Amino acid sequence: MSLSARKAQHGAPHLTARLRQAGLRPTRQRVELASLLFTGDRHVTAESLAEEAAAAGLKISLATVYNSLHQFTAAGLLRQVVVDAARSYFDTNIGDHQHFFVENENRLIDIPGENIAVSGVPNPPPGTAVERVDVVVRVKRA
Amino acid sequence: MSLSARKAQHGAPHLTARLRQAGLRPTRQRVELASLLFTGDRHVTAESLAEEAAAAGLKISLATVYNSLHQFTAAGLLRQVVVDAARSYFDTNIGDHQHFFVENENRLIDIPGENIAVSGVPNPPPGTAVERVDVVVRVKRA
DNA sequence: CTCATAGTTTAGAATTATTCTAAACTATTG
DNA sequence: CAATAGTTTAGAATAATTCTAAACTATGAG
Repeated sequence: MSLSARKAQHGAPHLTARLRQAGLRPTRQRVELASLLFTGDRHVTAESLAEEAAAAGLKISLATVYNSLHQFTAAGLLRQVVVDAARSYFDTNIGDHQHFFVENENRLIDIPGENIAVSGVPNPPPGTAVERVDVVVRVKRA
Repeated sequence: MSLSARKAQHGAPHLTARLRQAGLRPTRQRVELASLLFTGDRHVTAESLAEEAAAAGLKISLATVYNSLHQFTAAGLLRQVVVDAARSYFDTNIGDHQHFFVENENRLIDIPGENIAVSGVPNPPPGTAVERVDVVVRVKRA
């Protein structure tokens, strides 16, 4: 193993393994972003994650944050949540669940999948197959 | 009534009435956009509606299309549907219903509200009230 | 370990959807 | 018809996101 590879792994062996299993090279930037993201159930935007990284002293360009969020999503490590026309949210909870969206705070809150159910969905249009059923409960703070 | 007001009303008395009831002055642009929109259940984006207006020979700026879509929405004549991070859709069907979204065609299809039901929604976060429950069934053409 | 290479990162430019600005225009009301 | 409040618009501005091409790095072979 090269010195640089050793450096990237340093302090986060399970993260590099997780990235490798997902088919992604464990680069410094991806490992660092993963270390911020995969610490529980989190909702981030590209901007919020980039700020968080900067605040932690990590040197990661905004373009890389965008790239990584999309790569993580394609690899199934993240889920993209469309609730707001203005920006994209990414959720580290990739299990079966839905969301509250607090409209005047731009904040997402998970609803466990066990609780919620959708019934009566008609057959999808001919020639199409269902990918996912998204429920967004839009709430507003009084 | 002025000549110009008469002109705006020409050929669409019920549309001007509908706009007035919604608290919107029936300007030429709004009446014309309304005449394109309120002809059945439709899904449009600002761009698609602007193109349609242009194709019909109507002189309406893109800014006015954006303004009108938002004013119509605020007035309850339209409903905004958030399904795609890239652009906003507006639905002339303001009744209780949900949507299929064909991901690789960027197309919306209504699901009548009678069919579909969501159960098991937990209490909203303290201090918030539910505005609406949106269901998006994401489908893909094979 | 070292090299070659394929994959990755990045600054900055470019793109896209949308909003803003302020000046010209128009519906409404007295 | 005149005054005024509301509306439209071109064009600039903004914001999120993507693109480009050059510099960098992880990886696997030798």
